[in-house]
Amino acid sequence: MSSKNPQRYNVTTALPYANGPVHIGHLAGVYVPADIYVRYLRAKEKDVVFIGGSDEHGVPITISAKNEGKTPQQIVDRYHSMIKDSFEELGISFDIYSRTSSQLHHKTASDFFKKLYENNKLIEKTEDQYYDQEANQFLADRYLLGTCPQCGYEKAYGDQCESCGSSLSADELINPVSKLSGNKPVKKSTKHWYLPLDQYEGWLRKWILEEHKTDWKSNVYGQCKSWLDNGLNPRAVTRDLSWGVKVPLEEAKDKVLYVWFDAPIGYISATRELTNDWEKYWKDDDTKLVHFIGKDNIVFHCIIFPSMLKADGDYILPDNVPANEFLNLEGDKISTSRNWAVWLHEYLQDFHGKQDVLRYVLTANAPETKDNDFTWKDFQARNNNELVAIFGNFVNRALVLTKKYYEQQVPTPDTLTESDQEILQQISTYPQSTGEKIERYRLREAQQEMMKLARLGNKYLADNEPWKLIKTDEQRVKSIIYVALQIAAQLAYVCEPFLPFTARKLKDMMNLADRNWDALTTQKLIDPGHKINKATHLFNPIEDHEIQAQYDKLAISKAKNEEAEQNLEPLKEPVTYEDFSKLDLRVATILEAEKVPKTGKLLKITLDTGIDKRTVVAGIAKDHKPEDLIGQKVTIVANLQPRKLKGIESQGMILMANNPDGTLHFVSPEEDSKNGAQVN
RNA sequence: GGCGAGAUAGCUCAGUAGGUUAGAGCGCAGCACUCAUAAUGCUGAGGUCGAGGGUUCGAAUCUCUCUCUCGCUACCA
Repeated sequence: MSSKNPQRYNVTTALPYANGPVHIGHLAGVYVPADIYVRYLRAKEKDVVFIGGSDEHGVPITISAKNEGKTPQQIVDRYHSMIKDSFEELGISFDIYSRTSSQLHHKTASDFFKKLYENNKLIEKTEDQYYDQEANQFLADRYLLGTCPQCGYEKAYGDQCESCGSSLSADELINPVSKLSGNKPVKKSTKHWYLPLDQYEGWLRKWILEEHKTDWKSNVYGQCKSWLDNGLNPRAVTRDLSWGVKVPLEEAKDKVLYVWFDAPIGYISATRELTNDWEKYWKDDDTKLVHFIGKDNIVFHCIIFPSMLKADGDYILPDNVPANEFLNLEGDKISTSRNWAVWLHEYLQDFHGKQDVLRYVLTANAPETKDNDFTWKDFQARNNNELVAIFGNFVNRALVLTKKYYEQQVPTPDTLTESDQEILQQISTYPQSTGEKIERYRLREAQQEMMKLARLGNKYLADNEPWKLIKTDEQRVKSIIYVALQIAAQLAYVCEPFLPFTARKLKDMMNLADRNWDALTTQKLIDPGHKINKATHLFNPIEDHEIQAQYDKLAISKAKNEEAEQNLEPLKEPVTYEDFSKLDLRVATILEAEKVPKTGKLLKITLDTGIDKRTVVAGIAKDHKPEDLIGQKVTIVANLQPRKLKGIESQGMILMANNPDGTLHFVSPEEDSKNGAQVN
């Protein structure tokens, strides 16, 4: 139901999680594209609100707080202001950048819940759940260990026994123990509310799979289809936690809304904070709602949030969700924990005044259809070869010539030649051709279109050679400079969504007033006699040493990561010698190895232990090929209770060193150690 | 293993109602020019369109199988 010409727009951006700063991956996928889109709409004088904010709830923030000995509020305060400031400095032109810890958000989210509750849109389930009195919290199934009632295995999880494969409920476990504290948990009854997503399946299928088959991106559509085909289940909207939006029910004082439920409501709260007229942006059919997000958020914005809005009944649904893929950095996945990222706040310090360069590079290389790679070398090349050499250079040429020949005044053209008129005609089409691409969310192409205009300018000057004609035909030169200045003026307007700082500078240099995008189709953007200001360079070359400094920075991260690998996992509790001596560790040699069918990582391995030949199943196929393993000496736990995996009985466990990068390596005895030798 | 997305020039990417010599930008080579931050313009080289079958008069484009990358998920750790 894409209305071609809506009255107004509501553009939201994924709320960054306030547990760390923002990096180029976030920018390329979400904020820069959204900002381009919004600036374009504003240039067309459309009624638009551009919404952002920090997502400040959820368990990871409470963990960070605990680790640093601070309150969750202190953590989110720090990152919220950091994120907000750096967005502003980059020119991400939010109408409001709010936060989910605000009072208004708490009220909005809890009202939202309440309405669903009162209209019986939620399912209630009361269950006795295990509660850890020391850790002071309810225990999810996976945080419970106990004895399996089926096979007697002592370390079955609350939801499943990994030994015999039978699925369990936490209640069936014999002698359950909390994985958090090791204590015996107590039973406590707790009630939770669920959004019955399964009830929305038919409606979602029609809405997405039929009505948005052609206008949504294929990655978005495919993800949704996958989820819908797998079937949807009711999803709990409340949790037994303290950090978050309190559930507005007398009987649920100690519960909060699950973060996935409260976060998207943050869009609504932020709009509400922005304007008393907020409802027309959320409840009027003539509003076009667009969510800019990364691909990790597709299911929330295409399935869950729309179901929430539908459940409420008063809200409009997103017209499009142009989710982007991911951006890599120098060939490796961006990672906050490994500090493998270009942080926005650091970029702004290192490359002061070069906001537009980053915006340009991230747009040129935006992961619109597949994951892309950001490299500093590419960053430098695009700045030097495109922004400086093509864009900046053309503008400089046109303005310098104007200064040289006409004392900074736009000359009155002589009779315009046919080719002049053709050029003027051409430049008048750029706003529309660029705009069409923006409206289809093809921002990479749109930006290229803008650059074509600069190329056109360079070519026009080269073809007409005013520096030669000035000696022989002064009248003709007036026309040429006049036309060149029209191109430069158009460039100033058309580049605004992509390069707002540059647009400002260029407009100031040329003394241009702001203009409606749709009025740019005129062939005269700047009048004869119009005085322009002194030209300064719009862009400057980036030197090799500046790029090298960034590579050095990354190298430090890499080195630190390797160092950190030494002490990643904290030491476990001390054990007695008796505890240790219960283990029977032995040397063994791999005789045979083959993949277990229908699994990703499992290998069935036959071992010579000196005492016997036995079979173990090991989850190491990701790092080791079966054929390479024959003859490999290994250390095994020989007296581990056998357990069945995929129908094969595994009689022991091969010891593997688990590197922080997730790769597994054999703990291999020296070659001359004998099979069956005890390890102690 | 299941599901989804992707694999096109050295690099980053376009390219579907299947149709003559597969495109752009950057990089590279040569030429021209000097107003401009040695910038610009022109010309050119460079591709078995991931591999292999199939449908078709004809496939980058439709279909099947396979390989690799990314994500979700399962199993595993």
